[in-house]
Amino acid sequence: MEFAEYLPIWDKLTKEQQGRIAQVAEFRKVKKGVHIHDSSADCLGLVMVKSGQLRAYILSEDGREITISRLFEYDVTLLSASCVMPDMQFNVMIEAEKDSEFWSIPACLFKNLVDDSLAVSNYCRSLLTSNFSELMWLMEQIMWRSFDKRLAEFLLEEVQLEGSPVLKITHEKIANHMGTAREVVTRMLRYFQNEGMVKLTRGAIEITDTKKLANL
Amino acid sequence: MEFAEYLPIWDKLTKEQQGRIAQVAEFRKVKKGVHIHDSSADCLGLVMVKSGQLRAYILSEDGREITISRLFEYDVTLLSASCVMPDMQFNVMIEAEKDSEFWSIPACLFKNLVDDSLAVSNYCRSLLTSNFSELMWLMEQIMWRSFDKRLAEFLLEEVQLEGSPVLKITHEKIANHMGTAREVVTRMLRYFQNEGMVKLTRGAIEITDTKKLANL
DNA sequence: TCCTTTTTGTGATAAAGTCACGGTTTTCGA
DNA sequence: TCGAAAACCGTGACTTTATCACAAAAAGGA
Repeated sequence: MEFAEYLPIWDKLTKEQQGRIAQVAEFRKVKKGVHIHDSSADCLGLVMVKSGQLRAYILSEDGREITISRLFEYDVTLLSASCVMPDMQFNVMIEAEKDSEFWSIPACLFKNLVDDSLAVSNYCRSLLTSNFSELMWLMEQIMWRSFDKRLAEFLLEEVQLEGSPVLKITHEKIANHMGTAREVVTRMLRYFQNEGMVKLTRGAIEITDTKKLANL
Repeated sequence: MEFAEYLPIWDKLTKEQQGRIAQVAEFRKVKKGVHIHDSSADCLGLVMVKSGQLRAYILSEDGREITISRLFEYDVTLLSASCVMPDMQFNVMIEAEKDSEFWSIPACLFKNLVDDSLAVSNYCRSLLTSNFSELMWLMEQIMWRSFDKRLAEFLLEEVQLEGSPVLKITHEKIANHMGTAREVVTRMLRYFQNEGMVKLTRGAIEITDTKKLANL
């Protein structure tokens, strides 16, 4: 199975379990911007990312968003399996931030595995724990860090990710990622520009003074 | 074992496992206000509440707090075991909101059980999942509900819990619970009072118009 | 009683979010 | 290739929430 290396516990499954997974696992390629999961509608189950970049986010009634988790190559998530977790009472959406490839294992099958296999159960625990921990971290950020610091951190992260100081991203996308309003992002970026830390053009942000940004 | 009925998976353990737990489980009675767990110092492990009420909260560097989970009779939590979960990188504190009684099972022992027993592992998963779900819910509240609504909801919850429309609680405690500043609570309560929904006295809040509060 | 601690009140200011626009650039189809 | 529509950004006015500084009132203990 090609995806075996993407599923850390593959080796701990029986041949029969491996076979069952192999039969139903689904591979998909999606373009940037495609909306691949909505917990109330399509329930993907477990997702393994082969390439690209996904983001899991929640949505408010009036359409505001905030990213709760970003997924990269080799990442595995169960956020897309909330439909079979009776204890999970919230709506997570997942979309592609870049052209991406991933496998999914239907939730119902995975649920059976979890109930039967200690290795799988422990693995799920570790996935959940790290989701929980990340969410906790996000919570602390939101509660106790001022917006300028959060935005600066985000920009620097993006520079790392993209490997370039010129970020092709709109203010609105940033706002949706961070759970705030577009105007707030615009104004703060404008402030950063006045301070000489970035240079703004339509659809792009060039980071010109990394150190000064990092000092926030 | 007296606590057997407080640990849902007791029956699924072997006699030997039960014995090990029974030997090391610790029973404690604490007074209201007592600080029973600090993830960087005393690590309690798994906690089962026999009576009373506990709260788990996080702390910012400058001393602000927010409650992330409340625990009542028959509740079990692993938040107090973060010390042995390598994936958990945050500090949770637990304190008694009322005089309380609880058992604790040291984290290290429980960790072994989890690694050995499918039942225990699955049980932990369900605990984690529900913590995660609650945290998600809290996040949505913080992000997308205005403070008046959140405060109203809190007051009504308290009335339910206490079984009385007169709440003995200070503005500061409410602020710490909700993750905001004391003045903010004071002002909003004052507004509620002007609208005839509550009556304020030192150290107490009387809810006088439940319906109007619920309408928010 | 008097002194200390706890609790609450409040004005001034700052930060962040909301609302309502308007202007520019880009895109896309006729 | 032209024009309309969509996407993106800028900004002023206002509201909500948080912060800071200080003070008054109530409770409690020596």
